[in-house]
This record gives sequence, structure tokens and C-alpha cells, in this order.
Amino acid sequence: MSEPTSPRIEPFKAPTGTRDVLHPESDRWQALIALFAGHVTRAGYGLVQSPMFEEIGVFSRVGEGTDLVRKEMYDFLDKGERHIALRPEGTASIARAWIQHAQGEAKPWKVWYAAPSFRYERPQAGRFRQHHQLGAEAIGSDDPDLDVEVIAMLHDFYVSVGLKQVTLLINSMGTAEDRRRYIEDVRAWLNQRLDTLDPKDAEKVVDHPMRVLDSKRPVTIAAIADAPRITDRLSPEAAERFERVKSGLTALAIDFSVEPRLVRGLDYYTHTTFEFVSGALDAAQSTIGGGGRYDGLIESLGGPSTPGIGFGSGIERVLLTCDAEGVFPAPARSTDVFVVDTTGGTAARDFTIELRRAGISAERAFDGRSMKSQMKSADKSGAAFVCIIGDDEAAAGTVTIRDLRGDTGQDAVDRSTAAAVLAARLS
RNA sequence: GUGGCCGUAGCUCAGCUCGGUUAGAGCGCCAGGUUGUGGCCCUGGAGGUCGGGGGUUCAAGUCCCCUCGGUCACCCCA
Repeated sequence: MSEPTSPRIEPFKAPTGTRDVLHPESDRWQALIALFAGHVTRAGYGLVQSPMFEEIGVFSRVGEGTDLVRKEMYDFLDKGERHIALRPEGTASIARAWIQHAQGEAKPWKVWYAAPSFRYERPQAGRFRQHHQLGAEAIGSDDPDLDVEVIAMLHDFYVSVGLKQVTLLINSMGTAEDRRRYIEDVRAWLNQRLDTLDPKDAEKVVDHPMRVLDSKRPVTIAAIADAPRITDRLSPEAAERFERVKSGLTALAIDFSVEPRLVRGLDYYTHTTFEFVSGALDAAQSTIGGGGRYDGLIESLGGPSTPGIGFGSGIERVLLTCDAEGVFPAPARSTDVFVVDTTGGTAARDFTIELRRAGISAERAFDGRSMKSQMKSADKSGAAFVCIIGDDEAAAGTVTIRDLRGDTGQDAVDRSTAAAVLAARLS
């Protein structure tokens, strides 16, 4: 009989379509979120932390016919048999939160978030099962100048990130009635030309006629050149609103192009819809942010008829675009002081923490490494100074401060004053 | 969900076409060269279920099948 072999464990991996964001990339995430937070905070938006999952109904109201609801929802039954879905997009949760808690707040209620979203899809470039969105929503006002504010906020954020090859596309879906009537018109128009469409698109005429207009297939693109345009069919009040939005963007020197075929994936949009597309990404996923007005959403979630507008922007896609444009690198990590201790580690333990308590960033090596090894670690840490504590310093109650960057050499100072000396030399 | 390509050290990859001694390189990591001093250089070391399972064979990293994962595209979207 041979000894029973211990079972080999196949190492676990992060689930399909998810990733671990480790430093230094995570430092870049923090910097991006902080930059965004600055923009929205200056505009009066407050942070909302909402649950990552909801009763599935919250999300299915965004559009029973959308792919997002029909096949991309990451849903399951919990132990209480509740039908739960992981948040696939940010707006519905915010709308639900407003209905539940904030109806009495001043309008518009302006909030922002930086949070994960989940969609059950096959991952590819710029597409994940868990991705992260920076978003903002303003609920309770139908003023078109609010549309301008929201779009300008996202535009200016991209500018401050350093992105140059970003194009703003805008469209208006008109009122709910305009939208409904237009969809019928498009369906009728397409039905008379089914044989001229690419077969893949012809299938979509019944359920998603507007999707056909958004097709990338050459045959279809040629066939729909003269299809009715929503922007030609807006009711007078919707057209006037749209003009106000466009003139606002123009006044702010924000370039845009009206794209009457712009179709966004969620059914709740009315009036203004917009999308920021990167020209630097050659991947299939080039939309880095988008949003629009959703004047019917709150009501469909059981709240009072209330207008709203907002956007979401994918952190992963924004950073992908940054890579493509060579902007927004990870901020350099810096350590002020690296403590080298060859006396056994006690001095490093205590002195490092003393320095940190004095507001100095301090690192050290562990495991009783040789001085040479510790010096190498000090160099790699990027520290400006190294503090050496060997037998001589320990006996004399001093530390040797060595400048790792310049040529000022090294000198011993009394340990009790070392933190102050370092703080002075670092400033 | 469908299809193309790809899975060999922590990372990037060679080896697979025409199966055959202890599976290699660079980088990284650790140590030594300098018994108290980093960056450069030199030397050495650790580290591999060749994604997993099955099959063919005297013999499989190499051939076949299945499966899982990655990636890209469709679809759709951030």
C-alpha cells in the first residue's frame, strides 16, 4: 500500500471577467477617482454609496426589451428566495434610493458614485463581468441647462485627465410620446425594406427597430441612409429643449456632433442622450462614458413622476484610453526614509514607527537581511534618505542619515532629534 | 450565447513542425563577490502538476479527444 497522496489543489483564479487591480495600477485608480470627485464636488454633487445588489425588479424596469435585462443580468436567488441581481448600471439604484429616502430633499438632488457594475457577458477588450463606473445623477429638475451642466462636468473631467481624442455625440429622443411614435415610424419604414437589410439586422426590426439604425453592417448602413431621423420628428417643446442644450454646449466651447442614430442601451432615456467616444481605442468598445435624461424612470420604479439626468463612465475604459493616448500615468510612489538596522531589527521596528508618527513616510526591510540587502531595498523603495542603525549608532544613541539622491554624503545625528532633522531636510 | 487564436518558472517567451538523455533563456526574486553602505558589473541559488483530464505509444511539453482558462471578434455596452 502506498501512502495516500494529499490532494492537489488547483490554485484558484479570479472569476471570469473580473480582475485584481493591484498597485501601482490601483494608485492610478485612486488618482482618477479623486480627480473625478473634485469635479463633481465643485458642482455640488454628494457621494452616494448604494448596495451592489437589489431586487431584480429595480433593474428590469430599465427596459424589459434590452439585452442588459434579457441576457446580461447577473442574478440569483438568495437564501430567503429573493430574486436578487448584481447592479448592472448605476442609475436605477440611485433612482430607487431617491424614491426611498430623498423625495423631500432640495431639487435637483445631485449625487455621484464610484462603484462596480456587473454584467454577465463574455469578456473582451474593454469589457468585463465586473467593471467600475464613475457616475453622477441629478434628480428633480427638467431644466435643459442641467443637461448642459452634467455633460460639461464629464467633458471637463476628461479634459483634466489629459484625454484629447474624445468625441461627444448627442441626440434627443424627445418626449416619451415622441419616442414611441418614432419607433413605430421606423419599424414601419424598415418593414417595407426588410430584403435590403443584412439578415442579422432584419431580425431586429420587430423588437428593436432603433438598433437597426445603429448597425455597423455595410449592407444595412447603405439601406438605411434615408431612414427617418428622430431629430426631424421631435415635438416643438422637445426640439426647443434640444436647441437650448446645444446652444449651452456651444457657449461653453464644448465640441459635439449631433448623431440622430445614437441609440443607447437602456429604454428609460428621453430627450437628451449623449456618449463620449474615444478615437484612440481600436477595440470594439470605444464608448468611455454616456448617459442621458430619464424622465420616466422614477415613475416606473413606483415613485412620483420626476425628471432626472445622469451619466456613467467606465474606469477601465477611461484608463485604457489613457494608455492609448499616453496620458495619466500612475503617480509615483514615494518613500521619504528607509530605515536600515543591522542590530537585530528592534531599532528599525521602533524608529520606523517614530518617524511615521512624525508624519514622515518610512519603510524598512524585514527578516534580518544583510546591510547590503537592506541598502538595495532602500534604493528600490525610492526613498530620499536612508537611516542606518548599526552597532556603533546603537551604542552612541545616534542614527546615520545618508542622502540617497544627492552627493551630500552621510552624517550621524542624535536619535532623539533625527525625526526633526529629517522633516527639515525633506521639506 | 457563437466563432478565431493562445495556455511551458512570479513576468515575457523559446522548445511542439519530423514524440526520445536531468525542460531552457531574459527579466524579477534570494544570496555571495565588498565580515557597516544602494544604483553598475560578476558569480551562484531558489522557483516548473509544461492549464486540467483522458487516449495513442516502449516513450508525450511535443500527436489525438474532451474540458477549463485567457484573448480577440460577433452581439451588446461602460
